[in-house]
Amino acid sequence: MNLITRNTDYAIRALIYMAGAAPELVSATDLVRDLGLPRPFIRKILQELQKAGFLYSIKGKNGGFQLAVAPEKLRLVDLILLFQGPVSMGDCLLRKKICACTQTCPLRLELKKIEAMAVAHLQNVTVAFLMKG
Amino acid sequence: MNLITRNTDYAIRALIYMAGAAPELVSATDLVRDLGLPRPFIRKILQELQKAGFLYSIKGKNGGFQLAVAPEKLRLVDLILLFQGPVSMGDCLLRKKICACTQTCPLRLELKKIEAMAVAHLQNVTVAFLMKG
DNA sequence: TAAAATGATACTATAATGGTATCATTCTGT
DNA sequence: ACAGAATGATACCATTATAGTATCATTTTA
Ligand code: FES
Ligand code: FES
Repeated sequence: MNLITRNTDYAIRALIYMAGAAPELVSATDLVRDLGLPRPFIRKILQELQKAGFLYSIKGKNGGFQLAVAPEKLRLVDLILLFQGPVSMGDCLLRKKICACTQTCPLRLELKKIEAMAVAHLQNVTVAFLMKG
Repeated sequence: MNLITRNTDYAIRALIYMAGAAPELVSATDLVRDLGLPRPFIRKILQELQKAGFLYSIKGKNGGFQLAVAPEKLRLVDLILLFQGPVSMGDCLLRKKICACTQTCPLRLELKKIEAMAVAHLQNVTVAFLMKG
């Protein structure tokens, strides 16, 4: 069980790379060369990041991407949201129709606590933070 | 992204039910009737719980299962371990061969912190605890 | 001895993840 | 003008994990 999936992971690497390269444009080609990521996959990821407003893109020859958000404001939790959906570790699995007891079920309560801790922690993890390490 | 999967979830429900029914034996038939779980699936789960030493089983007509461990010692984290493998949210996804930087990578460090918090919390969640709620 | 239970094991279906592949469009340098 | 290098949009495919089913053998009791 992994907290982040590959697209999220690759997105982070790409964003850190771009933050370091700023204000230069970074192309998919650059990322493939320097980070060794599979080209079509990282292309798709970049397009999703652009659509979501995290990247500014310039088309055509010598084009590429730039961060559209300051590294301090680029939170891991938002990337997870984009690529994996909302962080919710405590959904009831018993029935599709949500259990009447969801609010009181002690198991869900505990799982929700863990979820809350995780999200709180993730709020502090930004691209800027990860660059320091 | 869910912290626990269905087999873990069903296992917990079954164990709570058994704890409540003790010292009576509980059969798969009972669980299907009272908890509405799919029969072949819960059967498999019960067999895994028995193999792992969480249940004591009696074969033959009027047979069934009993807890082999006190409810206070039956921890959710151990069930997760059994059905989902070790809780490890921060494995490096970049390469199969573990990154040289795993120990210093700031991203892994943060994910491992979250993992540690989650595990610590899960240690306190036992079948006995869940019965109170 | 039939019925009801578990033990063991193999198989299947669905969904999520992790990608590829293609074509259209845009921009730049020559 | 135009070739080449880049992104945009979209459809498709492969692998893995999850969530189950199905079957037959064995044990026990009424
Ligand atoms: S059984 Fe649905 S929330 Fe507890
Ligand atoms: S890149 Fe492998 S641990 Fe950070």
